[in-house]
Amino acid sequence: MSRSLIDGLNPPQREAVLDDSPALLVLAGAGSGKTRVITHRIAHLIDVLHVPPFQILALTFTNRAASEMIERVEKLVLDPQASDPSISTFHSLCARILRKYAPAVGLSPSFSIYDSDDQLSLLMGVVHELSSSTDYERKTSPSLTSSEGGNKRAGLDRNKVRELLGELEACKNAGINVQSARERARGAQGELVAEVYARYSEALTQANAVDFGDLILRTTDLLRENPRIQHQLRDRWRHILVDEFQDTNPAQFKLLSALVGDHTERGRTFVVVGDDDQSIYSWRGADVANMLEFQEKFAAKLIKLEQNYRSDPPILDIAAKLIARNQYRLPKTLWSDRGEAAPIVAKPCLDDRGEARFVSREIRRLCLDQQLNYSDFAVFYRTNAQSRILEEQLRADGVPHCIIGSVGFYDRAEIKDLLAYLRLLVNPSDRIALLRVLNVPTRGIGAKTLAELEALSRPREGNLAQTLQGVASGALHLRSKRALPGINSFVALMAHLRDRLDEPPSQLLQALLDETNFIDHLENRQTRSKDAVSHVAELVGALLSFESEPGDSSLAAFLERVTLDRGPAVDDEGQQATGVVNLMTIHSAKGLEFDTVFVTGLEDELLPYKRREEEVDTEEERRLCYVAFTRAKHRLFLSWASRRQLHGLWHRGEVSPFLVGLPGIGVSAPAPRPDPQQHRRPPAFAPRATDETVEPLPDYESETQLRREPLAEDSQTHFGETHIVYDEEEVYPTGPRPAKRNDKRERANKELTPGDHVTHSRYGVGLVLELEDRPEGVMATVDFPMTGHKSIYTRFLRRY
DNA sequence: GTTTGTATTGTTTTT
DNA sequence: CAATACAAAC
Repeated sequence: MSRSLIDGLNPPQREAVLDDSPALLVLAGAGSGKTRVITHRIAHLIDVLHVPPFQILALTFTNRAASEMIERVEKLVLDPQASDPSISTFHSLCARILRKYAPAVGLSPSFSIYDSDDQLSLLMGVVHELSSSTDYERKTSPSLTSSEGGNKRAGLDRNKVRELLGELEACKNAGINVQSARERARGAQGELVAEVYARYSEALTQANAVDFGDLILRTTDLLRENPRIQHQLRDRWRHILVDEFQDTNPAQFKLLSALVGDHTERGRTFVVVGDDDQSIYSWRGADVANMLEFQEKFAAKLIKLEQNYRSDPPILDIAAKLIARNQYRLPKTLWSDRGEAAPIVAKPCLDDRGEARFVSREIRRLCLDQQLNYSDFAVFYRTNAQSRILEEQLRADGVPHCIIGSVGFYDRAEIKDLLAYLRLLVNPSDRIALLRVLNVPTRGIGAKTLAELEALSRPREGNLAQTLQGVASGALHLRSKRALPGINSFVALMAHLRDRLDEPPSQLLQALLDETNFIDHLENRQTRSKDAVSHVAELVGALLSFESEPGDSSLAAFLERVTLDRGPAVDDEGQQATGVVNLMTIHSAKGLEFDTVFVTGLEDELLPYKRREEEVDTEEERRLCYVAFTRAKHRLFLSWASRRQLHGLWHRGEVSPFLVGLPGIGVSAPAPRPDPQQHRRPPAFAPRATDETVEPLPDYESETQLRREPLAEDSQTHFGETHIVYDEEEVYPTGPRPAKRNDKRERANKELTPGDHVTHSRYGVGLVLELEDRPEGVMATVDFPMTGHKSIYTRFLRRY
């Protein structure tokens, strides 16, 4: 039994699985079987050492990594009876602990978790209050309100508050709670930050809410301040494993320390696995020093995994050459004994659209030639904004794909409104949620009324909900009666819905929609997109599918999932489809691997990302690039564009310095250029990303010298000749700018008929079989070659 | 108090 | 090109 578990492992891997020292640091290079070691170790603990699974705790950073680990452990463990070990992210674990022991930290178990938007709203309120209270006015005013620009109202500058929030976050990442912030506050600014921090935390508690940082921080405090609870938890988790340890920040390190205690007791183990070369979260306070500190603090044994099993030699080679340029590394050498391999492709493109077309084309070509599945491909980019054009192209070409971690759905206003309602139902103290929905749909409760309500709540510890109730019951009075009906109906609505809290969440949402006439409200507002109604339908669908999942299907659980795991957003048809190309940022690619990888946007100032006059952390950016390269097993495509539209503006792009001089791709340093020019829009006569952009398909190997730029293919589009056109309007009188919006709408509304070919973002190209009118839209039955028959609203389809 | 139109302004990366 | 913020009209 134990034989089969360790048979396929190399000696250091085996050692890492079997080792029983109290503390172990596994320094694991990319693709060296890191996850394998963790999962096998868990299985070994359970199957061979007969450790009860509930005594095992494995921590990861992303939900994606957690669920993958769960899956792999389930496959490995022999005993089907074995209950599940705890495998989760730091944040979910803390949420779980805090819910259980909420009263000990002054919360109720139904606390809300605030995302960064909620944080900002809350902090705005806090700062506002702080600066209007006389004793702080002098101190806060100069630093918190914008002094320049008399056109701004003399209020708070959003950016200043955002900056401040950043400082609070930094504290939280460093594991500094309010108390220690106060103690270490230096200077006027420091004291101000500490003061704001304190008030912000109070406001959070009053709203019965925590933010992401609090999840870690307050759990740590809980353990420190309650020895009984600490012992309880220490007794429970006797074997702790941490993945991607290089990305822990001091707060998380402190939490782990509190959870582990001193390691004198026999039969306990603490294993962390990490790779300093893949540390890409320093902006979130992650510190590679943690790895060294771990070794020191827990007198940990060190095992190195240096054999790479993932990537073909050229890929490993180029990655190694790249990362070797970093100065700050722990010594290690990755090697591989793999044989044959495809060459790496380096592709300069004219513009971002051309790049997208290149990616899409190559994927389609490889699918045919190499018999690859769509899910063998991944496309990476540095910033989320880059995904759009890739998405468009893939969609247009009928390549089924999926954007991982795309923001989208839960960020839409109408969805946020509804979620705020649901949150408020679960947690009546949730001030931010209350403020968000109080006047949605409009109930005649405007700024004036709100101000008065706030004033009324001051003597009641600022509890707005209570004040509302008071006004509704007649105990409190407003100067004007105008808002009264609105307040009454709101209070009644909430009371009624709370009575139904034990019903399935989807029914509750439905009731909410009915009683607020929410759909009418959406339809009456022209400013909202026409899709708003369908988004609401999607939310209902998401709740329904959540209810059908095993496990806790309470509303509270749903809300927690939505904030803590924005990952696989609800898609049009509910289920996560397989067999699709994955698009994602490099950050979210960490820990994953793919047969074929496209790393796009390899441009100076985009991959070593530079913004404004801020300094670039070149080493971290290079690690990011390293992570991207090392995800690839067999094929690696590197591409960059000479011209890219970033936010309505065109930017020149030069190849990333990271690529210069790497073996096998022949990228030499580009000639120095005059100052980069920005243009309002592309030269009018430049073929805007027509097929000529990448056509004819070049043989890539010969296309590698940058000097012979792709721009030369079409001298008209050469920047040197066109940048004189600064203002298109003057040269080309304002013609009727084709109403793009109408175009789009028209296309969307264009009637489909059975027999038409359509594309769907997830399922690719399919044949329309029949159409049916439904209240929410036209439902089509489509035959997809990969997936089979599907019923899909036509708004999710595009004519092919 | 609410809606509508326009001006400005900005964009790393994630739990 | 957004999304959002603010000013002016309803």
